[in-house]
Amino acid sequence: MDQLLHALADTTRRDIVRRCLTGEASVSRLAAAYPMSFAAVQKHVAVLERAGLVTKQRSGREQLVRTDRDAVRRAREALDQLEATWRGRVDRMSELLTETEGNREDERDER
Amino acid sequence: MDQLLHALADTTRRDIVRRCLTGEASVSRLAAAYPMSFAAVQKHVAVLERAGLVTKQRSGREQLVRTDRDAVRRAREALDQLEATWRGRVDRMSELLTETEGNREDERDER
DNA sequence: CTAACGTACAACCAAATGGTTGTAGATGAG
DNA sequence: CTCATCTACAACCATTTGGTTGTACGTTAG
Repeated sequence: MDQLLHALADTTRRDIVRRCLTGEASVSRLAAAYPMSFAAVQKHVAVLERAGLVTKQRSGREQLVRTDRDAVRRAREALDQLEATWRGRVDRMSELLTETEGNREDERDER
Repeated sequence: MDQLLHALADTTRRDIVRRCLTGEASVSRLAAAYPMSFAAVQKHVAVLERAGLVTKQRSGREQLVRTDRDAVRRAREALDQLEATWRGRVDRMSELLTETEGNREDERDER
């Protein structure tokens, strides 16, 4: 979750995700589109890859970057759930929540 | 947007947001709930505050932290729109998108 | 008033980020 | 084969991050 949100917290990376949704692009083609070095774009792609948002697939000497639509969906669902937690539906889920995300052992201090 | 996502890309901070949705808590009370120093929690709150997710309100000698539910809603909407952009609805919005988020002057290189 | 509490902020530190350049390995074109 | 292209990766650098401790200040309790 941390990784996912961090990956999305960068304009260039969000733009790469958007670009690679409609037709994959090679890393060098991507790099040409941004005012930074090839290596820098390579790193951004690596961050997205680690977060599971894109995949790379070799094709000849090019490496095609493709956004994983399922990952995008999963990302959205995760965010939805986060927001659901935050809005009214905290009710009895607090307990569940405690086990998943906020598993601080000193939860008793809450109120 | 960068700021918002970055603020959310940390377990402790998300937990603070969650905690401060149901009844505000003083910074020191929050600090007591995490295995880190008071100052560290203070910094996390500052990050959330800069991102507009929480507000602080002095009450006596305590500073009460309260999650801004509107901000949370706006955050969600922003994420929804991001996802909407990513999913099918890119159609004719590409142009609009270009002006807002992906305003790279070399957009012509895209295809 | 004095002591304790809650907060703010500066200084410092290690590690991570986001960028650079340079070098080297595959692969395709001619 | 040779050369240009695409990629990978290491080394380096400045800045930010996430944490620490220490100090100072305002406020409330006794």
